[in-house]
Amino acid sequence: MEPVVVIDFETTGLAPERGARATEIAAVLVRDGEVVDRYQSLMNAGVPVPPFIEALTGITDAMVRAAPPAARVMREVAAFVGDHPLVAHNASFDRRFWDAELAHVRLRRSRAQEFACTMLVARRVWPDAPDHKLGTLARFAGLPPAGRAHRALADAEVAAGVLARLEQELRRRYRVPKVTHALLRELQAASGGPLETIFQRLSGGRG
DNA sequence: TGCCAGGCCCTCTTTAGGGCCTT
Repeated sequence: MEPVVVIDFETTGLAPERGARATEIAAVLVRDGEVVDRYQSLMNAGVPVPPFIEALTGITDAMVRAAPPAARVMREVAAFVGDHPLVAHNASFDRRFWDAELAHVRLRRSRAQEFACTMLVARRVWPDAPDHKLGTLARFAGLPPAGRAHRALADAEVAAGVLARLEQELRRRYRVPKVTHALLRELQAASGGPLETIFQRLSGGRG
């Protein structure tokens, strides 16, 4: 696959539309299935961290208050990402926070690249996994234990590992010569049915 | 410990409802 960036947000809630803000972001650059560069930072958006979130993530209000301003962090991570295609686990969540936090920064440049979603692809490739939570998929794929779950860098690295396993599985099982970011997006957007059928419909010689 | 929203998926569906997944 071409180089892609896997990102993960920790936030104060689920919905930026209801005022939730990011507390931490990590981005890992993946090349040939390996993480070759990393960006990670807590970020201070000036909102309190709810107790439930402190318990879930271990990110405290004090940690966020001591963190760099969200605007600075978003500028830095946007520069790190550049024009690389983006990947996240349950990408609809991270995509909404990515766009919302960049809107707060008022960066002139709008997001040019699309997100691919490891959760949606995993549902197609591993329909029989116990569930499709990130941690479950990591164990299902035989990935080594990572750092603390629900911290941005650990989760981004795990998602990068799941992405690599998905790529291996697509190549092995369906003899896909080249798994691209665009192919992942086609897979996650294709209507249901067996993956073999989806490939036949998509391919015309690709697989 | 969980609610919020949104997108996807499945089914006892499509004139709908509910589960999953993210924090």
